[in-house]
Amino acid sequence: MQNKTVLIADDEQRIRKLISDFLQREAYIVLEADNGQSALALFAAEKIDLVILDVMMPEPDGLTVCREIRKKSSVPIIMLTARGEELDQLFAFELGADEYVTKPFSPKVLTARVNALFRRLESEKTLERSSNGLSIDTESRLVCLDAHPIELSPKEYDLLAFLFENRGKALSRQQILNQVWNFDYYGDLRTVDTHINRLRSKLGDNASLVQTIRGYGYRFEVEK
Amino acid sequence: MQNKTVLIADDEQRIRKLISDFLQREAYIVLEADNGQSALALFAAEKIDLVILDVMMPEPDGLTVCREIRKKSSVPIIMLTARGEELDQLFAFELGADEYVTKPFSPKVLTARVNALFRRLESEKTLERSSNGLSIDTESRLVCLDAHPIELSPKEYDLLAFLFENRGKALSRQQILNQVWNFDYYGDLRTVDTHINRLRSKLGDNASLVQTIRGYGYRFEVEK
DNA sequence: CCAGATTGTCACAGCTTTGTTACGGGATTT
DNA sequence: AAATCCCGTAACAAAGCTGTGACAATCTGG
Repeated sequence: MQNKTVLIADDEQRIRKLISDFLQREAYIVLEADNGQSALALFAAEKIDLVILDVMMPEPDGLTVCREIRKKSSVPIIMLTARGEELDQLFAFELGADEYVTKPFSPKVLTARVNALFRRLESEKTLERSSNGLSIDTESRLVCLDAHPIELSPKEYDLLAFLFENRGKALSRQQILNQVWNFDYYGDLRTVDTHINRLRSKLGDNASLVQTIRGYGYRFEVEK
Repeated sequence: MQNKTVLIADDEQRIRKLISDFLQREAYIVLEADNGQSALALFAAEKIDLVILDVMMPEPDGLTVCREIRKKSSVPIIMLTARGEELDQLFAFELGADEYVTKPFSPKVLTARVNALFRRLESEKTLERSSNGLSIDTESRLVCLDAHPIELSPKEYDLLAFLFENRGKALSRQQILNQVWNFDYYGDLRTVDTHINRLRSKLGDNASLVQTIRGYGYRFEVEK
């Protein structure tokens, strides 16, 4: 995944730095604007993945900026405001803000929200069309890779489905055996290896989707 | 789950009792300190799960205590302050405080925040992040340094996870051997050194995160 | 500043883990 | 019933990991 770019618009330099420091620590790229005007300019000029807007700002205020951005883009927006400005809050949601954080806030909370927001967007995307080119229809037990159907044996299908269901997680051989085979299956752990091998060969160029975790088991990659 | 221990540091006896009563009602174990000095002493002596610090305190003030604790530990910290000391607030977050509550506050609000804080930590348990740019996702067994994944052998992963879990603590070679290797492992203590060496080289510029404690063992630094 | 102790570094051989392939028995399909 | 497919096991090859020992570098106390 590319590093995401976040635009922070707030007139207080300290607040910007505070947020910026925390987000950079999480490997986000951060751009800063100290008023609505330059925020809009930056947004037009750069590829922005998330906007954090202070409601109270000189020139065009945060709500106006939010409205302007929404005219052109559906980029996620987080609004910041002083506590208790309830009116603003409702207004912001109507304008299409995605999150709403009241000052004073802890930067940890904010970064957590940012992360959660991106995770949410990411998972919505994978549901639409599994981002790694793989789609599994559990009803028809049909598997397609880059729009081409691939033929799998029953065990291969179950194994792939289980891996896919838990993609991103490290799975031990024992876990896999317990879930994909009978729970009380009494056999060789290496059986898993063999089936992984068969799966990989059927995945062709995408064999690397199934990663080996030495000394532990396997993991299905979330992205290609 | 064990009962959590909370350390309250405030010079006003009245405030301490107020918070203490409410927290005890929620089955927390509460320790009290009426100045920064004894707060630090208590923190060093006891296993503390949360610290509540008044900014205005005699001897070392709350901010100083916060900084001191952060040098050694990533324990959650809640700061208390009189309303309107915005400067302190930003300062506190930069120092690594997790929450910020302004006086006067209702004890209900505070206990609610305490509960929420623990819940949040509980849910984020699998993804351990530290302020030094390292993240260990125990679910995927993926380790990232400054957002770049790094490849570790099984032993290296286990070792790093153990060090990280106990970051800030000095760990003897024997302790490390007992925990990371089989408990009854019967081998050379120097084996630890070799693996530390390998870890360090994979940490690249961040090798200094693993500090040598001469005549004893190693310690994983809390901050970079 | 020296001697001894402690730690860093490195290479290597043995070992463990994993990839790969083949095969035979059993199940399923035709 | 024959043919085909699927599955688990075993055997071998390849890759990667690990512990050890030797030597260098560093630290510490005298």
